[in-house]
Amino acid sequence: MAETEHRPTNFIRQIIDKDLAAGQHESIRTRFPPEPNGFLHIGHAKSICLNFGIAEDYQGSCNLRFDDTNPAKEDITFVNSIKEDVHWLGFEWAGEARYSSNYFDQLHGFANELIDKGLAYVDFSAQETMREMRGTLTEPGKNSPYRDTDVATNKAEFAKMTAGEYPEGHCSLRAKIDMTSPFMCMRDPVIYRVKHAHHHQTGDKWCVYPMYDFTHCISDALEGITHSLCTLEFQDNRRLYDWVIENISIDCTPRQYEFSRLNLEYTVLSKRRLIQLVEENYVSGWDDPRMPTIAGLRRRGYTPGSVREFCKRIGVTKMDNMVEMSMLEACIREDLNVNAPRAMAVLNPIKLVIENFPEGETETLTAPNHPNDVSMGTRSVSFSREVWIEAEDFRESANKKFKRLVLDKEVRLRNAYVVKAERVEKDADGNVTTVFCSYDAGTLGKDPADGRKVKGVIHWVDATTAQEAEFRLYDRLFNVPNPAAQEDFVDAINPDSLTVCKGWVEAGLQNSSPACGAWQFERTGYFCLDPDSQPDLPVFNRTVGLRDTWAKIGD
RNA sequence: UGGGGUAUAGCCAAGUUGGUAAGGCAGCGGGUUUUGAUCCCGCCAUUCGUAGGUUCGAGUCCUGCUACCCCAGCCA
Repeated sequence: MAETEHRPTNFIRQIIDKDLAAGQHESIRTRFPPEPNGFLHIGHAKSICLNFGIAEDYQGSCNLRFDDTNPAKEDITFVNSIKEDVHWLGFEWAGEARYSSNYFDQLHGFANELIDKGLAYVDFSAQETMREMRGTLTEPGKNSPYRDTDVATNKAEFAKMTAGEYPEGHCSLRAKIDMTSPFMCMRDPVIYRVKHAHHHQTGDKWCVYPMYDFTHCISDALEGITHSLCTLEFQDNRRLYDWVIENISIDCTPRQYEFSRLNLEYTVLSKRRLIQLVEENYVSGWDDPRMPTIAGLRRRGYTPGSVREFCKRIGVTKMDNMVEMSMLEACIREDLNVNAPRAMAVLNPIKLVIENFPEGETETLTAPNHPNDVSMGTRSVSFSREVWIEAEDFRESANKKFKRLVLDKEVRLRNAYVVKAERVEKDADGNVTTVFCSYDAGTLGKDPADGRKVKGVIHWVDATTAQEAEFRLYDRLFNVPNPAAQEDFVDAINPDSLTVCKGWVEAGLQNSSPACGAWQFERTGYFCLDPDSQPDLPVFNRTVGLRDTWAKIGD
């Protein structure tokens, strides 16, 4: 799609501009560092666009690094999905994908260096005790009795930890910093813990694993990252990040900068909650079209360009934010409006019988694939005595605001003739099932010869050739703007977030596969084919509806 | 007075040697239209959390308040 032209400007790019002007770097290197413990979501897309976008614009590079220091929560299926999603968004990482676990040997060496310098010690305190001695937000912590263990003993104990001689939770390696620091993360943080777990990359080689704060800064330094971008909740951690870099022998000083994470109305973007939605079957999976995951958006019909454009429009700042869903929807509509070929589909059909059209005959009409773009060509659409129309496009009586088919009134069938409703047939419940009408044969491609004005236009599908189809219509997953603020967010799940209906589409539609992956079903919205489709029953997901001022007016 | 952050329209967000409030989304008018779509035109902050101060002049500088977010995992 045509993304907005100018480079984004934000405080991080301004910092980079200054650093470059000051000659601090030869080139810029960033990294996108997901933990492979879930699928990527739109919030990650913001980070991806930021990191890879900066690398592109500054002719630098961006690494993909899996922050895999907690084997208990991680899995190879997540690393695969993450690679796929980053590629889908249109980005290419520098070289091979990296893993924090690539650096376990070096990390272990740096841990020993800290021990040698008297800056780390093995603590055998119970976790409970450790927590109590850490103090509180307003009270300083107390030193552990193990804090002054001599270097030789610490070396030996860390070696025993590493050798698997201690069970999980029995001890940990702590950095010796300051138990009275106002930064909780500086009160002798644990940097290595015992974990007898199989790791998806390193197998059973290790039974001690480094903690995030110790790993991330070193990994950045080892990769020569110049600007390490993360979200706001790591602002305090920056002090520890810098402390580690300053206290080990490494000749690279990456700098961490924090930006605010994305919050989107009517959905949740925390890994914990998304995992719960999947595991407790509130949705069909990580790629459920209602999910804010990249996989979900993809299946829903969002294009990579529309997601990138969204990330550009929301910007990058340090302000807490809650972005309206309309911002995202505007991006996909803007893309699909110019790129999606038009077609006709009837989602809630009733029959329209054109009584003065010869029985058994079929006429082939020509319809443009895009009203504003002749280069998209035309297609043939069959027309016969019986067609399907939308139930909501007919009323027995209505005021002038209703610009559709009304008994004794005329309306234009899109790309076809003007018809006039004559009478109806109803079922036992009184619902109209068939409308009988007459058509004006002289109105194909032109207005009525006598100058009559016909305001309304409705879409239709020829009943003799129509392809039956299933339509999945999505609504917001939650009933409240900020479900995360709820006592229990699942209570706010919208029970009507998915509506399935069966109707008709133009014959052969599912074989036309447009480049953008989507069609606009005129007057109803943008749709894409779902993988659940069968040859005899295509399934269409409604990505987003058209802007609908009529719906706002109501009636 | 634990510490770290952030406050510009309904939402996102420009604004950086102080010079008289960009843009987008949403909304509201009007025009075009065989999609109540698109497209086009117009409107939408005398005011920047708040109270003072400095200044010819303050969203930008100073001081005091207030609100909200983050931190007490051997998670990231």
